[in-house]
Amino acid sequence: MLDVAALAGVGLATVSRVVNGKTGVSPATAARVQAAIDRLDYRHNVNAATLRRANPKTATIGLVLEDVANPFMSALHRAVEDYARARGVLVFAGSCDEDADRERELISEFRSRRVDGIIVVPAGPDHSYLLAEVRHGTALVFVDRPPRFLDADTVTADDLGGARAAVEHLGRHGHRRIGFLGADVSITTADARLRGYTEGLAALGVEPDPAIVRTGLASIEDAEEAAAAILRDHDPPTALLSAQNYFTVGAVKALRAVGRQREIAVVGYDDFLLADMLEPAVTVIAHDPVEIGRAAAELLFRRLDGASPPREHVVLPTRLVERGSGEIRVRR
Amino acid sequence: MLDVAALAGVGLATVSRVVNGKTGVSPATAARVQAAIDRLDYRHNVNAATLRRANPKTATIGLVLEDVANPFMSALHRAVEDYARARGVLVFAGSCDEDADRERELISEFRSRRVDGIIVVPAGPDHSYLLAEVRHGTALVFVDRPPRFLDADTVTADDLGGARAAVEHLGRHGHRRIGFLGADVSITTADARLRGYTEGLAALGVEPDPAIVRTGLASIEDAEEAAAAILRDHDPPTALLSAQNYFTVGAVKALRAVGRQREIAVVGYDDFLLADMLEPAVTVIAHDPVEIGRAAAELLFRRLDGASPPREHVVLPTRLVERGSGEIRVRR
DNA sequence: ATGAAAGCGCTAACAT
DNA sequence: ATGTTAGCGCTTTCAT
Repeated sequence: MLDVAALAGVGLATVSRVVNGKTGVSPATAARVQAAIDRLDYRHNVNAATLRRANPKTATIGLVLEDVANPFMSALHRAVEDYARARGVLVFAGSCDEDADRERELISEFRSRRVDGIIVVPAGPDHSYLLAEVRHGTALVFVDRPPRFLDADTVTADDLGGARAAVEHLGRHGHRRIGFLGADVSITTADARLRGYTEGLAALGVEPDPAIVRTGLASIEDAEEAAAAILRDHDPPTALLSAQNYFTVGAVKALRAVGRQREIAVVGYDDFLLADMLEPAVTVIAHDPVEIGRAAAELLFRRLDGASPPREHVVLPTRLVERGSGEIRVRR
Repeated sequence: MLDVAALAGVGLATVSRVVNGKTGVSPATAARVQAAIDRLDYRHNVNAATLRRANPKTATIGLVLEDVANPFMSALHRAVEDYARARGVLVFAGSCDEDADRERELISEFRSRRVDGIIVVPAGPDHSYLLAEVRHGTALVFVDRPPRFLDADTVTADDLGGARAAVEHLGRHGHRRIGFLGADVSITTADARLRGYTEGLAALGVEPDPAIVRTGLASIEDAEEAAAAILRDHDPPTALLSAQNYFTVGAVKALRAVGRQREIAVVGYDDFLLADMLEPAVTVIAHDPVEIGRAAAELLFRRLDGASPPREHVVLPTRLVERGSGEIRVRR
């Protein structure tokens, strides 16, 4: 910047004014400065600027996802990016793979880079460690799952209601023996979906049977194995509820492997690309990652813009998308 | 940091030494400093540190993708993240949607944040604007597609060879009239795949027919429409080569819509989740996004670590995955 | 409208 | 082993 000032034959402050688009510079000098900037290929150093600015924003936010490559998460990522981009804000993205340590690590790195705000799909069992950060002024929004031991803005889906609706839907098609495939119940959404499943069964007057309930799954392969095991039960289920996009893929694979995909009903949590192209097409409980991401970004930027409304807990509805696999009737 | 120093009763430099894990601090003082850090919830400001450091690295890289939500791109993203994470480096990610302006804009923002390096899936037609940046010391790697008017490290796949192999494969199953669905040919990979298609046809002694070649596609919907149109040709193709993951989905949809998915062969470029679960399962030219991302990160970090080897142009092989749709024989 | 100078949080000499 | 001080690239008073 000093070089630019020298070349343009002006003071440092004037260059700063031009770079920041401030008023109080004559068009003539502004043009001279701009010419020097172009000629020297000068690039403003936002990090240095932030250091001294009255409003010390870095125009940067951090995004902690379960996995940037998971289609649900990456769709959410894109929604956040679009919202941020419209404000000239850049986003750091990171995956924590349901690992609480990695979550803390990522957020710690974000803090070191002085991000203005953080959107996080939480993995950890305790978020009280973020209290100081919130007090320090970093905006924080939890998505998909609420934080624990911390009050913060959240955007979640009605997991319990969605899972219950799925079970009720299966019940209407005659099913009473319904298997469940879920993630570790330490994950809030996994727990809520399991509870929704249980509630749904209760509404049908059915006791859950641990023999056909599998939790703690983490991959397509896990789910495929679990589904296969459940199907080998001496009293196998007539329907499956899978509580996450990848698990549904695993469940369908397992059913195909034994050629029973047209006999055993499946409802999956999360919609996914090509769900409508499988045979039978897969009925899902859909919640829109784009909508969730947009809502989260909206909350985040509201606080970044200085508003301090009371904590908000947005709960987005889920939607049952009937495609076939969930409408398979029980065999008599 | 000043507060920490005061609370610990030491000098500023000592705190800096502790924070940066440098030697020359007695265990006792180090412990006192650490205690003060914890108590004050002090967080090191990397941006400020970078400003004065001899080696002015921000431990940050930028990643420009076509779309963070595209499965191919997000898998690549994850591979880069994993590599970076092992080095304690954070990654900015951004989507440019094949828009050259957006590419420049993103890279410009990255520069302002003083990223150490940039990995880019290029969209623009001219990358000479990055020359100054490279000379300035920013490491730069192009992925999936080479830059134009700039010499830089690249990691690409053998697009031409892959497309040609696909056509030859279809040829071996009796096909001579093969339709093509591709993106805008201003995109290097799209052009290479089209040329591979043409070369493959030439090897079969066939002239390409513009009536069944569609380029300039950008979405599943585009591809579905284009495929449907091609199928309505007075002399419709007996096989389709789709040159990108989303286009293959569109092609399959179009074939299903007219119930001809078991008559007309399809080979898709890019593998995708569930390709093996469709009926028929989809034969693809696969190139591994994880491998591409890893290779790109490797090149990038080699330069970040100070090595200045000659520019490298890694070309990864593609692999034909036979699943059924590409092995449908021509009807007699 | 413009410039000089102080200072943001930190690191890197140079002291001691 | 530890403290002092200059200065990184910038913004912000405060002058003029």
